[in-house]
Amino acid sequence: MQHTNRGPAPHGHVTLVQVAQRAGVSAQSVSNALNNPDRVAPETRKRILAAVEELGYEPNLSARALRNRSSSLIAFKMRPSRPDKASLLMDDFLYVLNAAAVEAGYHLILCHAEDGPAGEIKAYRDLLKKTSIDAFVLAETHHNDDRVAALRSWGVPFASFGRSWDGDDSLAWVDVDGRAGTRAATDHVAAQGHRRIGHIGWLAESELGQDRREGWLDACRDRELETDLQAAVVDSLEAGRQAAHRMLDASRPATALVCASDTLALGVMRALHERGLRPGADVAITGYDDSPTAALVSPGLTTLRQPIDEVGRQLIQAIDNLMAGDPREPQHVLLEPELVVRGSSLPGPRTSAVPTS
Amino acid sequence: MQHTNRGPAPHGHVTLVQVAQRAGVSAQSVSNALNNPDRVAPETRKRILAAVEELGYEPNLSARALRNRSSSLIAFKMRPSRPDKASLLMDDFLYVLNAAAVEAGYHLILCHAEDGPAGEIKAYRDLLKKTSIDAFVLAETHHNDDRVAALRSWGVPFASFGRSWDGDDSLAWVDVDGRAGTRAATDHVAAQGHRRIGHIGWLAESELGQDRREGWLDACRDRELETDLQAAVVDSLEAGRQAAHRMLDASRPATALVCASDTLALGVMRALHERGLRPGADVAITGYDDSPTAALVSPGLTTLRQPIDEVGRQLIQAIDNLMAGDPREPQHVLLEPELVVRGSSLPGPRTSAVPTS
DNA sequence: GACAATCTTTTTAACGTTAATATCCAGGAG
DNA sequence: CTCCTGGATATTAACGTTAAAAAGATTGTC
Repeated sequence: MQHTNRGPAPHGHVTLVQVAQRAGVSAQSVSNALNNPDRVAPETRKRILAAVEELGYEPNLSARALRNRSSSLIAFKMRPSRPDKASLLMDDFLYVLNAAAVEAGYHLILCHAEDGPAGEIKAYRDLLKKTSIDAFVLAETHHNDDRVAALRSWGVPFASFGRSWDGDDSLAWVDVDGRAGTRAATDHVAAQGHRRIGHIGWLAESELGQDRREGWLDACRDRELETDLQAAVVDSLEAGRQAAHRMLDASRPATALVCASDTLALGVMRALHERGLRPGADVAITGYDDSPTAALVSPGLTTLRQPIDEVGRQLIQAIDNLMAGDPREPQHVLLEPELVVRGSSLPGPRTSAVPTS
Repeated sequence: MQHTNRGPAPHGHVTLVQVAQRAGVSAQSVSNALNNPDRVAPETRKRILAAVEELGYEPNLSARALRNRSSSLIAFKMRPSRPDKASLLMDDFLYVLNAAAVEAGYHLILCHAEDGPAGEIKAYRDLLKKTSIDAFVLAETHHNDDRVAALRSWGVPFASFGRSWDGDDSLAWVDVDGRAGTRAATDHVAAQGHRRIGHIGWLAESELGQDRREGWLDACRDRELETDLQAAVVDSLEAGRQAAHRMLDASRPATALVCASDTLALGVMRALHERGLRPGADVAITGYDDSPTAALVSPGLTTLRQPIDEVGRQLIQAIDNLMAGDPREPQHVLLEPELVVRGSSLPGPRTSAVPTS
């Protein structure tokens, strides 16, 4: 057997041709052995796979992308983290999304855009022009989302973290059930005996905020509790603080405050502190998102944890299905958040002497 | 003028050939007009650029990557966020790194690896085999870092967020001066009149922790203050809490505690709370990293903010220089953190009645 | 006016892969 | 023995780009 292979590899890269030579077949057969196993004889396939293994061959994605117009890249646009946002959610999300993507044979590529939907769409377009992107992951989709319309018009597969909120069944999405979460939080404080339960949520424009508010309404209605104590404010500590003061100044004041975010809940805690009231013992508080701060404050903040790793996995799964041309309608996955109970919602003794984390 | 161009584009993609037809030149001339402007006549170049503009041509990165073995991709590996880590640093870092990369004509691709240096190196190798990666960005490099050795042995350009700590001048790095930061924090509390200033830092293995500790030592030596109050612990709230108790139980107790992280500082705040002492008024506290929690607690936590956007820009800059084959030695950039003064280090009146954010 | 030197543009070939097509070969039917 | 069928493998061409080489145009020199 003559060794016709001159030099192992030009650039440290093993190519199909080299594997083919090694296995004594054509390059196409190697390609088939890997991508269409049933097109090569079992015996040959075995020989080819051995050669692949031996030489450590990995298909070149650039060549494949050029030939197939499919790059195994999934694009995602990060948004700048606002300084007041306490949530680590994005960081975690990106990590698990990437992990799931790699698991499924993709890679995550970040895209960057000027702020605003127009800038984002332009960034997507530019990226698509420059290189083939297999799919996009959107976050925080809203009613009548221009990005959805754009991607759809281009025929690019995509899945969204967040519902479209317009009942569009043709959109693949994964979301966390904010309504169920807030309901669970409300149920929890009601179970502690609270009857005057207020809700501090976001402005009416926010579909997400509206959804969370519904959960509180559900729970209150179930128990025939009054729902007069509600506030719709921006998501800031100061707004939470002020709203809390209002609800505690009411003629029949709140004894529990269910909030749409940890940031708001921390504002409530500050308001209690200013009044010499104890979170938990005097007024129950719940937040939303399980930000790192929630575990660090004293007493710990009861909050809802989003199953962010499952969100990531499901999004990639949904994209994978779309790419496979699965004829079934796109996936819709609604996940339940988990109630994390800490001292802020429990009557018990002053918890601050015990570390909550 | 006959319109020989049949159909605008097969896949919505405009190619060199189409631009060439439009401008009445060869494909190579278009390529040259874009990449080697001085190789085409000014007049021709103008015509070509007009055609490029008109058709909205963007070079196909896959084809370019295949041909040039250079993908304009920069890879970065995220690490999973540990639950107790309060810092948003990575999130912000990734954002600005990507922004800077896009600005410079690159794209960021994430890579995923099993935990541990071996897994990370394997992930880098796999990625390099599969697709051409122009460069890598490392984070948290340490003494004798295997990843540095590996990337160097493969001849791949890379830059590191963090020094190598072994005086290796051939490594391109960007870092934040922890020593200067801690020194500034110590100077700050000394300026408030404190003389018994303790330091709660990380275990001796941590080069980063050691560096920060040095800053405290520097400032104390300058003022001939004692340096007996020091702790080297793991980075957790509980460890900070216990260390604080020890330093407050000392025969001559600390009146100020400079910490190597916000997490530790929050532990200190809890310890003070347990003793009925007020942060700022009774004992000054400083943290490190300006985590979101620092602004949310009451009183606000004095801390050091890393100029993370500058870090991102400089890293891309350094990589760009490496890629350009700049013969000068690799860049080393040491940036100063910014002291963010909040209530926890100021004697003033009880600040909790005033929102600190 | 011939020849070189220089500038400009085109042609050729290749990067590594894979769909489409062509070729080969064995076994079965007529 | 020929023809067909179908499975296995090989060949061709193309994805879009660019380096290298070739060809063409222009200018200057003696």
